[in-house]
This record gives sequence, C-alpha cells and structure tokens, in this order.
Amino acid sequence: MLDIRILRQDLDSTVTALARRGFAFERERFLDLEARRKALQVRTQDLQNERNTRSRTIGQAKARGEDIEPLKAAVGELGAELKQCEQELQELQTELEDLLLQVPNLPDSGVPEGADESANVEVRRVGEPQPTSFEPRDHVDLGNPGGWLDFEAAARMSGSRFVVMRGEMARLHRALIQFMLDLHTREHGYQEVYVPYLVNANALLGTGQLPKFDADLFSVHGEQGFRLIPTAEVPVTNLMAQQIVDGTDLPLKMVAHTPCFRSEAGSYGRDVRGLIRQHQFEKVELVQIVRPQDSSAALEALLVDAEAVLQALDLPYRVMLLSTGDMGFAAARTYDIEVWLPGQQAYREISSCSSFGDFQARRMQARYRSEAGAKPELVHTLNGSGLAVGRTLVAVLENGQQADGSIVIPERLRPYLGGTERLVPPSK
RNA sequence: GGAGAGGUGGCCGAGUGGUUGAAGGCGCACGCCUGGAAAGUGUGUAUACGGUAAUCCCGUAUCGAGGGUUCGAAUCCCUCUCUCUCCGCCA
Repeated sequence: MLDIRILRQDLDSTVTALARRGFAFERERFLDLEARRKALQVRTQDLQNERNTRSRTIGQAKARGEDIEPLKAAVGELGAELKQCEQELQELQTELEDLLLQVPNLPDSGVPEGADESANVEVRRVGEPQPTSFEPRDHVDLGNPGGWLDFEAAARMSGSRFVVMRGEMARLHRALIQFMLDLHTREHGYQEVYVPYLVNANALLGTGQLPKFDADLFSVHGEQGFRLIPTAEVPVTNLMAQQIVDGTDLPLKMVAHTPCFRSEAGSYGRDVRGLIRQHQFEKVELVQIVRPQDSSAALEALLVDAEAVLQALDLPYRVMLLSTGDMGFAAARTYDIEVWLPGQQAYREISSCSSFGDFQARRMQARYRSEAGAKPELVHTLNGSGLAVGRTLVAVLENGQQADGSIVIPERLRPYLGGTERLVPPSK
C-alpha cells in the first residue's frame, strides 16, 4: 500500500498519478476521513493522558494510605467518553486502512501511459521464428498422440482448464522444472526454497492479492481460511513478513518451483483450448528482496535471468514494457516476456517481471537496517516468472515440431531427458 | 485427536494489579583507557501513530492476537493462535 504520508503531503499529484493507471482515488472521502480521524485521535489521546495521570495519582495516594474513593469516582466520569472515543477512532482507522488497501501502487516514472496492452512498448526482440516447410500445428494437436496431453481425461475428473500428461510429455514437463531451477541456482545465484502451497489471508494481503482479488483465488474448506497460492510470489515474498534483516544480508535472491492455482473468474472463453490458461499449472518463480536504491537495477537483472531460460532453450521471444493500464495492482514497473508460438503465429506471455517498490513491504512490514543501530527501513521487493512451465512446454513443442509430428529437444534440455534428442509420438 | 508446559525488547532472561517501555545480561553504537588492539570502564541503545514542516520536544499505543474485569493490567478472567514435551495416528 501507499505511504499515507504522501497522500497527506502530495494529495493532488498522487491522485493524478493514480489516474494515469486508471484508478479513481476517492479524494473527498479520504479528506473527510482524515479530518475526522485527526480530531478524534487528539481528543482520545487527551482523555487517555488524563486517565493515566489520575490513575497514577491514585496509586501514589494509596501508597500513602490515603482515602482513594473520591479520586476513583472522578476518574470514572472520564470512562464513558473515553470508551466512546476509542471505539469511534478504531472504526475510523479501520475504514481508512480499508480505503488504502484498495489503492494500487504508483507507476514508476518511465512507464508508458495507456489504458491497456495496446500501449505496451516493445523493448527488444531476441531470436528468429524458424520458418517451416509445413503448416505448424499447435501443442494440442502435437500432444494428442498416445495421450501425451489428455485434456478429456482431466475434464472427466476435474472439468475444463486441467490437463493430464503421460509418458515422455510428463517427463519433459518435469525436466523443464529441473532445468530452470538448476540454471537459476547454479548460474544466477538464487537460493532454492520450498514453501507452503496453502496460505492464510494475511499473506495474500501482504503481496496484494487481497482484499481486492479474492475472486481470482481458490479457497479451501475448513476453519483455517486457507487459500491455494496463485503464484509462489505469495509464500516466498512473505518469508520477509514481519522481519527485520541486516542490510549486509541484502539482496536476497530466491527461486521456488510451485504449482499455482487460479480460478480464472471472468476469463470465460479466453484461451479455452490447450495449456495456455489452466486452473493448475507449474511455475518457477524468482523473488528478490533488495535495498531501495538497488531495485531499478535489480529488475533489469531479474529480467535478464528470466530471459536466459528462453535463450538456453533457443526459443524466440520479445520483451514488453507494460503500460500503466496493463500493470498489476501492486506493481510499479513490469516487463512481460512473450515467447513465439508457431501454432498461434503470435507472441504470448510466458513471464512477468515486476518491481513493487515498498508497496508490498509496507503491507507485510518487511524491513532492513542499513547499518547496525540504524532505524529499520522498508525493503523493496521484486519477482518474475522464470518461467511459467506449462507455457514453456507449449513453446518447446511448437517451436521444436517437425513435419512428422516429432519434437526436437533443445540441446540444453537433453541431459535432463537422458540424452533424448527428439520425442517421437507414440504410434498407436 | 488426548495430556502437559510455554510465547516479554536484536538475542537471552527477571517481573502475579500502581511513576515497568519494562530489572539484569549479551549484542550493538559512541567515549575513556592504550603506541595500537584485547581486556577494563562510562554513556547510550524498540517500534508505530499523533501534536508539528521537524532527526529535538510532548503525548498515545504496543510484553503472541483479540475480548473482558479494574480508577489502573506484562501481571487476573475468557477465546484464539503458535512453539515445545509425552501418548495416539500417519507419509
């Protein structure tokens, strides 16, 4: 969430900045709540001060063995108004807090302004789509033989937007995960972490999925109020919640492989075919916790780390800088990486890399000390997919396809498949 | 699931109703001492919010979380939560 102090000090420019990303801040309501809060807080604290002072006097009088009954009666008169004030103040503060939790992050300077993805800016294009002498098929057709990819079987037990993988396809999927984890841990300096897939509401509040986007999440029955993680960003970033770390320990670079669960409410009819948009998918996620002055450079570096996966797999892609209207709620700046899919003759998102400034850190009270004895300051958080595994599988299949339906495996991946150079569809 | 014991500052650890935001120790910061260092020694050392523009000053809140009792709660009562030990079950 935003620092309430910038709303107090620079309200107009903040409202303008929020409008750039299509958010209408309730300016008048905020001013009204703030004015009432301030008056009530002063009054409440005065009353508390009065009560504390008199109670102390009673204690002293009692110690001297004096009669304290008249004094007690006098304090008692404060009680009713104080209780009333405390209650109203708490309600006001809760209302103000709720208002702030609904406000998205401010876009970084340099983020292109626009209402939607049409205003996104292409940053670079790497690799060339390979021409084929035949009409390229999409991954659904390529994965059909032998039930490599079986959407019907998944639909019978779970419904749409699920998949069953078999044999070499399941193995290739697993190999991609291992490859990505090895690359990021061995070559990019990330520490691998294993984290819960069920989290509480507070964790989701910390990264910004709640309170606004509960409809996108799956909740689990039971008293604990668990929700399934929509991304490893939630549990990994929340490792920092309520923590104060030494500045010398930063940056923290972590990578996790987790399944991700998304309800995809409101996406009816979009990408209904194939693996692109599933309720359950695997992702390898990169998370960095850095000093504020390092976050810009860290985002560029994290982006390069994610791109390295595509380069290693010889997959053509482009990098897009998202416009204000296309960015997520908590992001200050976001790059999407889009991979070339011959089956769709289009670039499709395969990674999203964002910096959040102190927006998430403030929500989860994630702090560091710049030096021993210094005051704790909020860290900056970043994350990015490195990569979405299901979509990477799609890209490997579609870009590696041959006229006979076989799939040439990228060289860097072959050691993870026992040296297999090519997947040949089962004959039956 | 059953039984028991506990959650106090960056860490350890006192504290069962009254100037306790909290003894003492460790750690840390600064000073003294020293040729320099160690040892020794002195002082300081939580966070958030508000009054203010303010790193000073003043106030309020915070001893796992939330309620309650009381003039007054770290201390008493209730609920929840987490940790540990034993039993049961289980991968």
